[in-house]
Amino acid sequence: MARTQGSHSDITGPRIRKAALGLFARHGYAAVSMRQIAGEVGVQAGALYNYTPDKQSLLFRLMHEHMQDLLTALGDLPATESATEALKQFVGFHIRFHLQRPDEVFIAYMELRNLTRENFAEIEVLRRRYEDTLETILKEGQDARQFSIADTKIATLAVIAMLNGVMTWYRTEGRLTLDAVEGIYWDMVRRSVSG
Amino acid sequence: MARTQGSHSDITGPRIRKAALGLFARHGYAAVSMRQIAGEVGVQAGALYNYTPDKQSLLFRLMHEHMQDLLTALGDLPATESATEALKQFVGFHIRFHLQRPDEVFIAYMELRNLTRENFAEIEVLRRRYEDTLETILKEGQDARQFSIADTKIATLAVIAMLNGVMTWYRTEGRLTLDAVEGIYWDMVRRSVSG
DNA sequence: GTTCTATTTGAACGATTGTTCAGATACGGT
DNA sequence: ACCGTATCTGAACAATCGTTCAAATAGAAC
Repeated sequence: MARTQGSHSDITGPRIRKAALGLFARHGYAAVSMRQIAGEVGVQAGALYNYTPDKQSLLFRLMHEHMQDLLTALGDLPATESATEALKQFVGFHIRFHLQRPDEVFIAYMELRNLTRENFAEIEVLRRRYEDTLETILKEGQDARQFSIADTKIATLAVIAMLNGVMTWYRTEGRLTLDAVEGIYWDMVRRSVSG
Repeated sequence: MARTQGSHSDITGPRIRKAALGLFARHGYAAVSMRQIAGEVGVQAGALYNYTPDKQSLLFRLMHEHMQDLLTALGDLPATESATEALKQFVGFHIRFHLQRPDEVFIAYMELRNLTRENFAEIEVLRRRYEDTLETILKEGQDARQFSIADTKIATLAVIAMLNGVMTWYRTEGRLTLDAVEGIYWDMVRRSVSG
């Protein structure tokens, strides 16, 4: 029978992923060794293989879980009455969600090239799904004449790129509150899609 | 006496940097070995050390030369009469310059963490200088009441982030011409900083 | 054609890589 | 108290890493 108490299995697994997350984010997947991860957990390198078949799967799982969480949280947003409102909600959600998980976000787009082709394709599907949500909002706003957008596909990517920029500089202890940042970005996004 | 003809020195050096550039961009600095670079040049790994003291210097030189080129080209732009015109020029310049050098650009901001502290600090100075040029434009436009910006520092980073997004999707053989892309982005940037 | 030297080779270095696995360990169930 | 097994250790594997260097090579100068 599987142990239900006292087992290290339920503890070591998450700790390994947490350590890998931090190390991958800080030094990059290729620059981090399994021994470094093990060292951070306080375990020998061999023990990691009770929790992951290999290093690649460790990276993939981190990215996959992150994308799943992102899409789930996005789906949990309340319905809105107008595209403008939906866009505002999206901007706020994107900023807050991503600032809460800087390591996951960093990895999710810096380490794409270190995924195998199959794993990459799987992540790409999820990423595309997220982008499509935004593009749908922009299209609906365009149809309802709330927005004035030359190319919704480009606008989608431009907005996301702009919002992602926040992670390169935002620090909790900085001069701006999260609400202020959200307000400033919403202003810029709103104007960039309005006539 | 130094050889002036037939010497491989003047040829091998640039070829090494070109090979390293492509490989670093595609696979990442940490994932590329000196032997891979040498192989692409058609030379043994030991020969690389006639042209670079070590792998780190190879990366640093690529990034440093790129930043120097960027700042030089930026400085060569003609003077403008208004901040709006200056911003338009900046947007066009940024898009064109970066799309011409996808590998350099990719490395310049993906491999920052693989620089030693000293090398990182040196690149950071150049990057900051580039950003300051944009922020100055935004400030002047703000003072002249051409722009309406809540926070010029954030706006600077947001605009650059947005423009950088173009490199993740633009392909020469795609449906949009460079001029069209430039126009679309200029539209979005202009509106995002206007009242 | 000989000399000189810039350039490259090819082997070697110690260190580190991801991964495997037999044996030690420690805990839950009985 | 003993058993069974989930978990971990610690050593080993072959491969590869960045770097060094004596020896080989090849082109320029005379």
